[in-house]
Amino acid sequence: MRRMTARPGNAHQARLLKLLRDGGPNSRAQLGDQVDLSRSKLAVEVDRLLETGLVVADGLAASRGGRRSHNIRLNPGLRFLGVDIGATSVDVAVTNAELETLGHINHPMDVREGPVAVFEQVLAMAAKLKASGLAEGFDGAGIGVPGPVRFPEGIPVAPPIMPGWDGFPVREALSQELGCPVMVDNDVNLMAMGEQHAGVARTVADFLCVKIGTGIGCGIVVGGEVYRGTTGSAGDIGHIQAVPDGRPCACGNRGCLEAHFSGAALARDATEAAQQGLSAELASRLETGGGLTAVDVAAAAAAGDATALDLIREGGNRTGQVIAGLVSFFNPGLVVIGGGVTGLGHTLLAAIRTQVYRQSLPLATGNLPIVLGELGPAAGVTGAARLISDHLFSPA
Amino acid sequence: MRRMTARPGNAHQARLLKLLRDGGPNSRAQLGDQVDLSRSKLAVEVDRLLETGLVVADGLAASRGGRRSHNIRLNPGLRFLGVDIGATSVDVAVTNAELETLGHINHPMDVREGPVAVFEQVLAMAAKLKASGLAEGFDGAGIGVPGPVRFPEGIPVAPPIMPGWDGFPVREALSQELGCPVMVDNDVNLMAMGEQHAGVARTVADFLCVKIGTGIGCGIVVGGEVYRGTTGSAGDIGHIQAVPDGRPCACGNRGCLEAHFSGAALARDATEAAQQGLSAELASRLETGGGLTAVDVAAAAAAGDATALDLIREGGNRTGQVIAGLVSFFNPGLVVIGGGVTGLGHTLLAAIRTQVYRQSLPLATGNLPIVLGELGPAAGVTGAARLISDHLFSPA
DNA sequence: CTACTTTTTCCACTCACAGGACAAAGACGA
DNA sequence: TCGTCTTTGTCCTGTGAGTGGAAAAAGTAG
Repeated sequence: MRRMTARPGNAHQARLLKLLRDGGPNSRAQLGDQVDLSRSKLAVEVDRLLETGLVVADGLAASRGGRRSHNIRLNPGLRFLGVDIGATSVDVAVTNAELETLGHINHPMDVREGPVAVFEQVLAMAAKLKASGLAEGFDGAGIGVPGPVRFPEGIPVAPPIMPGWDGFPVREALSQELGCPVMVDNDVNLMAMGEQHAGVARTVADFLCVKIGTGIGCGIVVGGEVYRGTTGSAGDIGHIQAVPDGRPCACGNRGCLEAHFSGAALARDATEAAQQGLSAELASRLETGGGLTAVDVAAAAAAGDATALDLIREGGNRTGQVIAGLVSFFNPGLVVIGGGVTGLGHTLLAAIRTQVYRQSLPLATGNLPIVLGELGPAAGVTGAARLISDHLFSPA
Repeated sequence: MRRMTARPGNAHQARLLKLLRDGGPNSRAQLGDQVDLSRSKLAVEVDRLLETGLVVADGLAASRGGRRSHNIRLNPGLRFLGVDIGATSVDVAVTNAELETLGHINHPMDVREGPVAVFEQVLAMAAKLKASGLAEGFDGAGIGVPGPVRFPEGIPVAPPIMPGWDGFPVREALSQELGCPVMVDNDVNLMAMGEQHAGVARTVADFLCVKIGTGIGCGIVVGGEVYRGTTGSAGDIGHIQAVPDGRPCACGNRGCLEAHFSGAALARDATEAAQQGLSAELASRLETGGGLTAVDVAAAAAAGDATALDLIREGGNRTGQVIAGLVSFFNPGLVVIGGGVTGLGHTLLAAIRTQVYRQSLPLATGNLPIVLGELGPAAGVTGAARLISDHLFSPA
C-alpha cells in the first residue's frame, strides 16, 4: 500500500478523523449526530476525506429503524509506530489508525548506549514487526524518551539519565530513517496520553500520571491537553526533596524522592537488606539471580516477606508525601500510578493513598481516585501512537 | 449615564474589545493591523460596536504619513468595580474599561465577621467611591475572596479561614445589590490576573504567583489562563508539608507551610522572640503597639534587627523549599511573590531564590526569574476588574 | 499646486453553510 | 405481498459572512 500523506484540509475534517479514531467505524448519520454540521456539509467533508484515502467506506451499518447506512472508517491499512524508550528497555508497537495495538515487542537495552545504538535497535524491531506482516510501512511514528524534550523540535534537552542524547535531533533522524512524520515527547507524557486515550483517564480533563520506573516522573494533563512547561521539563518530580538532608542524589542534592524511592533505589535497598541478613527471602534471591531488581522485591513481598513489604511501604510513604503536595497544588480529578514498579501493586498504592488522604485537604481529596494505570507497558506505546495521530489528524 | 448592558455579538467583536482594553485607543487601521480581518469586515464590526455604545469614536489619531484617522476607544463612561476581600482587610477600587484604577480605598475588616457584614462594608465603600464622582454606577464587578470558590456559580466552598461563607451565593447576592454582572474568584487567582494584565507577568504564558499574606496561596496560570483545578482549590499550597513533624496547624496536620511561615505565623514567632528577650527592637515594638504584626517584623528587619532578619530568612527558606518543588513540577516561566509580607522585601526574596536555585534542576531554573509583584495591593483589585471584563467582553 | 500616502467607504464577487425537497432503501404491520 | 412509515443520502437554492479591488476622502511633502 502506498503510504498516506494527506492531512485534513480543515477543522471539520480533523474533528471527523478524531471521532473515527476514538469511536471506531460510524455511519454518516451517526457522525452527523456528533458534529453539529448540516447533512450536506457533512457529506461534502466526508467525500473529501474519502478522496484523500484517509477514510474508506466499509459495509452497511446496523439499521436504526429505517434505511441502512454505509459505515465510514479510517483506512484500515494505515499504520502507526509507537516507540517507548525506557531507561533499561525499549518497547515498540504497531497500531492501526484507531490506535489498536496490532503487535508489541519489548527488548532490554540501556538507554545510555546512546542514540545511534538505540535507533539501530528500534529500527530492527520495527523491521521485525513489518516482517511479521503487520505493516508494509508506517504513516507516522511517536517516540517517547526518558527525559525532557524540546517538544516542537523533538530534541532532548539536558536529560540527566541519557547524557549522550542531549541535543540529538531525534525527530529529524527517525523521520529520515522511517520516511514518515515523527513526534517526540517525554515518556511520562506519553503514558498519560495512553491512559487518557484507552485507560483509566478516559473521562477526566485534569489529572496527574505518576510513573515510577528507574526514575520518577509525572505527566500533567490540563483541560485534556498535556502540559509540558516552559522548557519541557514539567513533571520532573524525581528531584523534589522528600527527606530533608536525606540520601545524596546523582543530581548533587540530598533527599531527592528518586534517591529514596524508584526502581534503582529499591533494588539497592533490597540488596543492602539482603546482605545485612534482614531477609532470608531476598538473600536467597540475591544469590540465585546475582542481583536484585524491583521485580525481586515485588515477588518477595507477594511471598509475604516483611522486609520487602517494609521497603515498599516506606517508599510509598515518601512518594505519597510528595504526591500529597502536588494534589494540594494542582487539585487534579484523578491520580494514576504507573511504570515498572506497578508490580508492587496494592501495597504501594495503599501507602500512597494513606499519605495523600491524610495530608491534603478534604476539598482536594474528597472525590479523588488514586488508581493504578490500566494499560501497563502498553500505555507508553499507545500514547506514542496517539501523539502522532493527534498531529496527523490536525489541519496542516 | 445609562449602564451598558450590551455584549459582543461574536468572537471578532470580543477580540476588538480586548485589544482596546489592553492597548488603549486605536485607529481602525491600527486595529486592522492586529486582527487579520479585511478592512470591510473590520469596518462592519466596529460600526456594530459603536451602535452598542461599548466603544466610541474619539478624536483624530496621530498621522502615519497620510490621511489621519479617527480613534476608537472603549466608552470612557464604563466603570468596573474591583473588590479584594482579604483575611484582615477589604480593598475596593473603581476602574474604567481600560482597567485603569480611578480610585482605590482600603478598610481593615476581619473576614470572619461573615458575608453580611462584609458586604455591607463593601457596598458602603462602593457608595463612597460613587459619591466622590468617580462613577455613577457600575457595569460589572469582580470580587476575590480568600478561599476556594466554585467558579461558575461564584460560591465559596469549604473555605478554611472564612467558615461562615461556605455556600454563600456571593455572585448572586452582590449582583442583586449592585445591579450588574459579577464574577467571583479566589483572591490569589485575581492577584495573578492583575500581575498578568498590568504587572510583571505581562509577557509570560505559564507562571506562578505566590501570595503570602495571613495565609499562603498560589495562583497558577497555564497558557495565559488561570487554572483552578477540579474543585476550585488548585494553588492551595499553605498546607503542603514543609517540616516533617513540624508545628501543629489549624488544618489538623503538622508541619504545614502556613504554620511555619505566613503573616500570622510570623507575628506569633516575633511575639515569642520578643517575650523571650531575644530582640530588644521587637520587644520595644511589642510594648508600644500592644502586639506585633508582619509589618513590625519588616520594620525591625529594616532597622537591622538580627532576630527579625533570622525569622524572615527562616521563613523564606521554608517557602523556597516548597516553591522549589513546585518549580520542578510545573516548570513555570516566572515566579511572582506578592501579598502582605512583600514588605519583607529582598531579604525574603533572596532566601526564596537561594532555595529554589539550589534545589531545582538547572533546566527548570536556568532562565527562571523570581521577582516581587509590581502592583502591591492594586494587583487584587486590578485582577478583579480584569476578571469581570474578560467575562463581559466575551460573546454572550 | 502637484504628487504621493494613508484611511475609509462602496460594491461586486466568492464561498461556506443551512435547510428544504426529494429519491433511495429498508422496517413493519396488515 | 403491499402500503406506510422511518431513516438515510443527494441535490439544489437561498443567505450571510467575508474578500479584495476601485475610488473617494483627507492628509503630507515638496
